[in-house]
Amino acid sequence: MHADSVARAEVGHQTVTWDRPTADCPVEVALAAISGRWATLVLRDLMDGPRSFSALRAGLPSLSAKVLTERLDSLVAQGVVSCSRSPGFPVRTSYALTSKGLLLRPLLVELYRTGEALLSELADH
Amino acid sequence: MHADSVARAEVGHQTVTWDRPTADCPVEVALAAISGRWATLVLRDLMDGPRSFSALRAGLPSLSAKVLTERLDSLVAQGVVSCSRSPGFPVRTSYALTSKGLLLRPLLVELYRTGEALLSELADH
DNA sequence: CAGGATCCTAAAAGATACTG
DNA sequence: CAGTATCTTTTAGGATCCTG
Repeated sequence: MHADSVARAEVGHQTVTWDRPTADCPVEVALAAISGRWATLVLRDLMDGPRSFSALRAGLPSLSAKVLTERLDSLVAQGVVSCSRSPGFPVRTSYALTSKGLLLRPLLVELYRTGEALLSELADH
Repeated sequence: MHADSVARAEVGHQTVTWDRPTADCPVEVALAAISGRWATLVLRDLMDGPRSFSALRAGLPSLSAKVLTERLDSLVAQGVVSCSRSPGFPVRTSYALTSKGLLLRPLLVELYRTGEALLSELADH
């Protein structure tokens, strides 16, 4: 559906007739992974390798435990991040990108690239 | 700053020490343009060429005038969309992408591409 | 250590009615 | 036509305290 969207954007055709974001639209799917405050930062940290809950918190001091949990739960639910907990006590967790999660890297790079371009482009004309 | 972020993600280095999304971070800048419900859909429509307020509404039936106005105001404020109003009555508007706005096209394409990849990737492993 | 449980505030979205 | 104004609902985010 949004397939046609982009095709439309690229080619100029117009064949679709849908009117709202749906969960099955690729654009919405990708957006879901990077949306929410701190999401891109958490992902960036995980791009470097597995991280524990505390390590992630340490890297993002102003992020509360609750929000980090929400973000991670969401990423895990989307299958882009996996979580393993060590047995024993105290518990240790290790969050890591899954193969799906690695697919997000080019998007993050493009996000950065586009942001830079926007910043260097003089306002309008 | 997020420059180092992506560098970090790409190279594995770690040199930055910031903890929250800031307005001057390229990633946040790019994200601002595509965030908000309907934002990508409005942008997609504009990728085909200038559109009037009503034309945009017609394309996105379940989007209220209020939200469309908010979205457009935001895009105009960010300098990615421009608005011109015809003199006389009844007023006619024409929203169009600026040169900055066109910079978003590759991002939208990448967003779509990544979403597709996520959808076709089997969950985890 | 790694969260869960609550409560609260704020921002975003939606519905409806109205105006220049 | 192209919005504005208002109000209500929904959702996200944050603060604090508590637990396996």
